[in-house]
Amino acid sequence: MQRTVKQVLYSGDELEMAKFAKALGHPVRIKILKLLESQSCCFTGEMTAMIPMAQSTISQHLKALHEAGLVQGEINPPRVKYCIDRDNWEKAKERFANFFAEKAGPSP
Amino acid sequence: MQRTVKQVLYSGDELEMAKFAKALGHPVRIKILKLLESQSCCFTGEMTAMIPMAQSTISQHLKALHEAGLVQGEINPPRVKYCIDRDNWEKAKERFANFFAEKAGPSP
DNA sequence: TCAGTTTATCGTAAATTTACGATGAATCCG
DNA sequence: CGGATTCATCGTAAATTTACGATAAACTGA
Repeated sequence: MQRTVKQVLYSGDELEMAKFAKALGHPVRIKILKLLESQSCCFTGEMTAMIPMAQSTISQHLKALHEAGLVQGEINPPRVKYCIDRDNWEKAKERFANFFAEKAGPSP
Repeated sequence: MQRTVKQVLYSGDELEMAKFAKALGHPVRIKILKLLESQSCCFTGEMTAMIPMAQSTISQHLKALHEAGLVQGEINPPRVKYCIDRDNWEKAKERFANFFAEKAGPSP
């Protein structure tokens, strides 16, 4: 998509913030994370039961959350137990907190 | 894109979180917001000078941030001065803080 | 009034996202 | 060894996003 030579350079912070934010940028994924948060862990099947979407779609969203690092899956045959990835959860929490911690005063 | 009758229902919280997150889901928009945050306000021209992207693209990203409510623009002919929308900024800050404020213990 | 400046919008192309159903892989249980 | 269960992946279609250049709109100042 980049058609010119000029390239925008992003810091690691910016890229990581965007990565986390992008993963949070769909209401279903928010719902999934809230579910995982509220009951610590969850099998995929429980989610598909609670969210009226095709199982493949839920799986796709879980993959997105996993790739962003917000979620980890533990295979527990024949099921898979998903949990919040606490390390990255904390990291994301801090990133967002820092980001929103305004240094500037009110808008002039 | 929805092809079945079943509809997933989202709470206002979930939709708003997703809306804010989606707006933050691109590194350029993070960069723009950091810019606005650091110097309280900014003319569009200053951004296009600092970010090597087409002016139309920057404008497009500003529109996205505006539509998400994170940014407000004040016409100051012939320029437009953009600022963080402090009200929604606070709202987003709280939403994210609450979201990441885990109630559950560590992953089993 | 007319040229200049600044920004938004239009038109467009390529990439990505989002949804679905169908199929495949892994693992249990009988 | 099957059949059943659970989840991921594939293939696909429609929508959305992201980028660009070109153009339009709004206002200034000469």
